[in-house]
Amino acid sequence: MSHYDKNLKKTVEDVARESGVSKSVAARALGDYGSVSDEARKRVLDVAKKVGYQPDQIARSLKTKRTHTIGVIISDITTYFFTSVVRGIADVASQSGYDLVLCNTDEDPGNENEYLKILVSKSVDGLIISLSGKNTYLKKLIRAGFPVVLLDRGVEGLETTQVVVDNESGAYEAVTHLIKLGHRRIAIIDGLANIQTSEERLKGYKRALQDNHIPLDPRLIKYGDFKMNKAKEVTKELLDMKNSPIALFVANEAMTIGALLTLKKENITIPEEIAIVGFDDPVWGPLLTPPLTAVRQPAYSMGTMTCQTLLQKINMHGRERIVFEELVLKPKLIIRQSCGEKLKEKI
Amino acid sequence: MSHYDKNLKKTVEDVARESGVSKSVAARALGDYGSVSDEARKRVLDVAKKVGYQPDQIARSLKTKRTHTIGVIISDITTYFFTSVVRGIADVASQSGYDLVLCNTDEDPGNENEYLKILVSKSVDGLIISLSGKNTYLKKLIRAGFPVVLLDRGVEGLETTQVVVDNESGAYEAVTHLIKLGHRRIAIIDGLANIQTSEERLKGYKRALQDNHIPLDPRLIKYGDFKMNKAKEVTKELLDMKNSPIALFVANEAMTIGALLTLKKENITIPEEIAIVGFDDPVWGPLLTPPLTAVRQPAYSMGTMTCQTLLQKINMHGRERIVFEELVLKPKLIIRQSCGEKLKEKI
DNA sequence: TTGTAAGCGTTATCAT
DNA sequence: ATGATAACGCTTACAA
Repeated sequence: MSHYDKNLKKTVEDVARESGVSKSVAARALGDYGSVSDEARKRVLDVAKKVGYQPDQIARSLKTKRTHTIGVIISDITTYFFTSVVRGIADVASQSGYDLVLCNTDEDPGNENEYLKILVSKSVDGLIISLSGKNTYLKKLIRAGFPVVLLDRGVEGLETTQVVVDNESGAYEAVTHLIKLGHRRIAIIDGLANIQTSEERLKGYKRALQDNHIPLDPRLIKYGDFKMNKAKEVTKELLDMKNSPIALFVANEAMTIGALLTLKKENITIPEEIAIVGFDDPVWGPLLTPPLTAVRQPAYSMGTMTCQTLLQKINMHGRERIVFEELVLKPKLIIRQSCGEKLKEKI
Repeated sequence: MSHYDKNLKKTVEDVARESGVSKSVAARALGDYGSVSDEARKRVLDVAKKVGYQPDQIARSLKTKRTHTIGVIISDITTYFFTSVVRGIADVASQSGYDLVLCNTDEDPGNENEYLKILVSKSVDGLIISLSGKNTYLKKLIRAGFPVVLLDRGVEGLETTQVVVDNESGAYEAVTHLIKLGHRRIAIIDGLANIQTSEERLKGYKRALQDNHIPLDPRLIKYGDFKMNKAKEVTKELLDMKNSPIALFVANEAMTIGALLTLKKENITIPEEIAIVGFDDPVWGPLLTPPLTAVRQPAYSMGTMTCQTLLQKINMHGRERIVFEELVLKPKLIIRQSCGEKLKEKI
């Protein structure tokens, strides 16, 4: 259990002793508050620098109830969208002297709940969370005035700020784009069922069909799990249908890769045989032949915004923090050529 | 400064009082050690569950000197390689009850040093770090027996465990592959100068040329910064040379995207006009036309391995921790068609 | 088995 | 301006 060589770890008391003042004078000098003679201050600060004094944040936190750490709970840092978001969060956090502890739930509400408790018991100052399920503990926390901001996925009835993207309109735009180009048998490969973003994207898909008087074919609605492999399978199923679709709307980056991979494997040409539009606009999109048309989410900005909002909340007092506010960012359709666009429409 | 509603936060003392025993009995019951009568234990545990007692980890850490948190310092979570590595780290950490605090340095030794100090002052139990520069503070820490594992980039003279990939042989293999296919004017777009991985990859490049009696042309050696944009520029420079190269070896994923993007923009066909092989084998590699030949690093395993090693170190005692050990993983060349491979070589 | 009390390294109050 | 002292919530040695 022995930690590392304690000779390196100096306490205020050490510094005080070496500079010949009392602990409290040293503490005040180091903390830059209260009154200390210039004389004493100088001595203390000099000694502190000499011995490389670093205040013990654990002890400090026990006293101040602030850790300058924020908890981030997401499904998977590995997904394109979240890595950008997290980078955004990290950047503004860091600027304000906060650190991040990162947790991956893999969409498991059990993990989610456990991490939530751990982070609270570790006294993070606030929480950013992308929820996979209902969570009564979280609700309690929020009610009690704990600073939390919901990321990417809002939840009805949770009285807290949430930063989300307008998934429905993103999906609507994508599918409408397909329809305008003449496609009718359009399938959706959606994310995990019952996840808010999935349901909203599906809603957008349905509304686009409806507005264009295209009857809904339930067989063209497939749920994936946001991961590549499942999307491969699902795409194969779609291809094997008697009336296979002629256009695909895929609900995130990983699944788009999966879909493209099986299209390639089956030697389906894009966009002639099947058109495709993805949610998430990855950097490699323009490299494909044809370049990928996709709905771009402002992931990095969502991260910075979420963190700024959280930081504000942290600096408010208890009750004020219980406000419901929904920040909705607009996604943007980036038109390239994977849907059979005429060249003049190329961007 | 007021935190959230304290009614939710129960202490051992609260639990003790409510169950009619002393603080220490309650503590022992909750901590499951020492001796407590079954009678008392039951009462305490029941009360604890009823009021939702969660031990305050900060207070506990102050006493035990353990935080069950490990610090991870990398250049940028956004780079393909590191997101996989971090996921690996996170998974084994989580399994052992550890959390991660994540720091992005953007290759700035200043940031690196600052994060190092912050993490130590926050009493992380151990450190995983991918170094961008020399760091005397880190050296001191290691000497003092602080648990650290160097990730991806080793450093001469640091007496600690490091988990790295054999960059030289990876590069050697990639360039040799190019040569075998008949290429002679081969350029390298390397990472940031003076970063160990960059230098090793360059070494592999040079050795491959040498072994094949191809004279080294210094103008074909370009340093990038591991980022896409710089790689775009550099690629353009290469194309604008009088004797422009006919093959490219690019030292990481982001730069490969950059290179491919300018090749596309300039309407250069691959592999006929320019062949390309990348370091890092991203999921989208197979989707390109032609599919990308690339050196695959076992990123996720590097993460798990690194974290396992660190955890072991953490559980050793002071002095034992000061051992130098180098775990070198082999990268693997994944041959597809971006170098002009004959089809039977396709994999 | 139980309880008392000290201690972790800060911050902060209150006499001096 | 200074220094003794309590407090944060936990662990744990020791006494009862």
